[in-house]
Amino acid sequence: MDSLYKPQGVEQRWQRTWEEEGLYAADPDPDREPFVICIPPPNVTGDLHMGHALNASIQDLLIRWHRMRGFSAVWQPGYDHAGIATQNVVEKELAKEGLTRHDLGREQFLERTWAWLEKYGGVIMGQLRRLGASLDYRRERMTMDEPYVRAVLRWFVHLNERGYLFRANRIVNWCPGCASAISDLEVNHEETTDTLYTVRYPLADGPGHITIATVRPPTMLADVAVAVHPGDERYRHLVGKEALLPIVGRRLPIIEDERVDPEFGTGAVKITPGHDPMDWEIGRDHGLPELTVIGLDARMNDEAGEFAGLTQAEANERIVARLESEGLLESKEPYRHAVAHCDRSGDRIEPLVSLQWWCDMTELAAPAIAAVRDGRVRFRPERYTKVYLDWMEAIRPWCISRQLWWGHQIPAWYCPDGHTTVAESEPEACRECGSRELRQDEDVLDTWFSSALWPFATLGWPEDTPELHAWYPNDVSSTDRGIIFLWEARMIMAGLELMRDIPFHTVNIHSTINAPDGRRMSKSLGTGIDPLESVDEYGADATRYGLLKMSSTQDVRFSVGPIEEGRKLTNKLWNVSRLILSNTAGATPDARPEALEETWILARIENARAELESALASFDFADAANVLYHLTFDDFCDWYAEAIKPRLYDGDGHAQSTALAALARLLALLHPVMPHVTEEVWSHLPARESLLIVAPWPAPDPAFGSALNALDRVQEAAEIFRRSGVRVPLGPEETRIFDAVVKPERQKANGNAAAEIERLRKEIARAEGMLANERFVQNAPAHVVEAEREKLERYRRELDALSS
RNA sequence: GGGCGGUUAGCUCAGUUGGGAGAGCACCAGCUCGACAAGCUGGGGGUCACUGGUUCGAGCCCAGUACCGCCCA
Repeated sequence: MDSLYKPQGVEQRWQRTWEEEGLYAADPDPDREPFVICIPPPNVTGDLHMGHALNASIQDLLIRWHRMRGFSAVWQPGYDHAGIATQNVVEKELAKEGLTRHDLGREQFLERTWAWLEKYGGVIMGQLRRLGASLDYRRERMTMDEPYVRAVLRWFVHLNERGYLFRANRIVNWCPGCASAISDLEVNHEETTDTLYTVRYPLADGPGHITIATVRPPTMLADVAVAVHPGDERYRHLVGKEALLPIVGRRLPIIEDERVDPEFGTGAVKITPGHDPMDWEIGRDHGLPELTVIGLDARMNDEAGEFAGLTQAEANERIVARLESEGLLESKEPYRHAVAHCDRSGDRIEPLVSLQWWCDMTELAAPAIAAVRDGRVRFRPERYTKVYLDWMEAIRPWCISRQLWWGHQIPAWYCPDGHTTVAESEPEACRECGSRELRQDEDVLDTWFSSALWPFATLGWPEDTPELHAWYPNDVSSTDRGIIFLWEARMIMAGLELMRDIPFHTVNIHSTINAPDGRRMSKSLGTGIDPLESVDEYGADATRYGLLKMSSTQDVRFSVGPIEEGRKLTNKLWNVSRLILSNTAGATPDARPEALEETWILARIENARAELESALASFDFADAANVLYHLTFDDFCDWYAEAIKPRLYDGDGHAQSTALAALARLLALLHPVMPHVTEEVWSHLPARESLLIVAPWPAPDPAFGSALNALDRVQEAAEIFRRSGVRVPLGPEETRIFDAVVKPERQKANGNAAAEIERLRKEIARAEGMLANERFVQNAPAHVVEAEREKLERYRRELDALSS
């Protein structure tokens, strides 16, 4: 064994062994309790980023821990097809050849997409292997796989039969960049500076005008009304009259509606149901028509008359100039407000009316709300419960159709008479009129519509498979807070609707890892850091440890510090193992503690096991890493290993077998976080019965529990000696340990007795001061006062030892 | 506008029911000791964002303020 632990090579060797020997694999097993996690399906075109790496470290920690505890642990891998993202990539490829998808046609485009994925997609599973992620890679699924497609179609038909689906012209978030509608959850509101124009609309009959404010003059061509707040005295006399739309000349009724904000602009607003979500609702309630002047390409359409074909910026310029020349523009000033942008492309969202499929969510949400309220599904950290419930309780219809080709084509067929037939496979004839001239809806379903089924569609649903019986519900779903609504909520709804049961009992929301400067970590910002670079440099174990260690807060600033700490931990473990292994030839592990340091270390390990399990049970992974670090460095290496060293050199057989047993226990506790180095050391242990990955998790042992503080006096004496050069008297057994660990003969007298005496005098003064305070002695709990007295006595004892 | 999280050492962060301010890194000093210099030992370094309150006692509890980040509308 080398004196420096080199993870490169070791790690990939074990990864191959574990996978090839089928130790990642799980099959339904009636004799063992399952523990099941589905990996949040990454984008099939994506590659590993820090968020994936942290989440994988968490999930693998849980999986390996349960596997060692004897569970049938299964971690389900896979991808989602990422409709918009994948289509974009392939379209860009085509563009290089001067082609569009329309040049190829739908069928050829899809063939091309599959070919592209074959070549460049799906790399993340390979990257996860390099982290040591023990997914059952045989079971990889993708949301466009043939069996999965059937699940999605069944889901659509099911929702349709339940009456939750409808197809309607409504205002949608249109992303010009993606050339598709997207859901409310896929838009971000960003503070944007626009210009607020104040425009006079002349009254239709008689003199005068009403002044409205707008940031988007081009949409005025689609105005159908002017509205004011009902309580607004300024406009009461105008309600019921009509205004004349400038340029166009259309008569616009002046109406009143409570949704108008009297504080905005002049208090009078134009109503444009075709291009504004709130106006659409107002228009609907007042029976107003919908006009559309902006097309799906974000340019002015034919309805825009003389402005047709212009970009909005061009139209804006001309319309404003026209208003100005007609004396109708009262003012223009900068205006900051939140504007919807596409989460993916960053394009400004174009709200416009179009024909889409929608899913009404209210009835799906009700049982999913109940499941979280009554604790069947729990969020970690708990505060996300409220985030989930707040959104679910105000849930709105979900726009599920996308104007893409890559995805699950909507299983709805239309006949020339306008009837709709929804079916899992192509129907022969229209269900209503029998027409055979059927045309399938060209759109595809939102990717999240299919990933909502992930916890059971990956297990074979709608087929009745052994996996489905054995592994549904899953146990934990671990993810970033950004997809609580997009994914977690929808899985809970879909699971309860189709499986009649929750999909998992715990949702773990992990930290979001930001760039070191606190900005979002992203490739496009240039702030991304590749986790595989960290694996190359520090090793997968160190990377896993570091990510877990730094993930104690809601947002983390990435730093290599914790990963370097992880590397030191692997090296420390490696070297202390070398010490033990090279001085225990012929011995076998046997935990029968006799010497003080032996009962002590076994108690410390046992205590750390309990602390570790408690941290894991509460999903506090940074704390878990911390427990392991201090157990290894402070207890095992600094004290236990030093204490037994002379005995090991003397060939003390008892010390040897106990040391091997203690090391084995330490390795087991560390394995779920640092699987490779622990497996490598384990492979050098004598008398092992299996690989560590499937070795039993250390069982609680009350015999090891009583000596937790057995070395307190020695440790205090060491501290004083190192600071002052003065030895506090100890018993013979304690002295043996003290001599072994502190090595006083080597200690140069750099200790400062005077400073130590000064320190103790200060402590004594402090404790005396507290105890002299009658109100403290009277009011503080007895045990606090007593502890203070004991400390005072100890300081006095120590001072005596130093002064003599 | 509503909600959530945060502010502790130069940096990244711990800090359990209120009871002597901690860790890792960085810095300084001393150590080749038969596991480890990616090591060991010691040390310096903090107005716990601010203001007020409760308490014998507040980093922690209460009220308010400022700033940073996120989510929802």
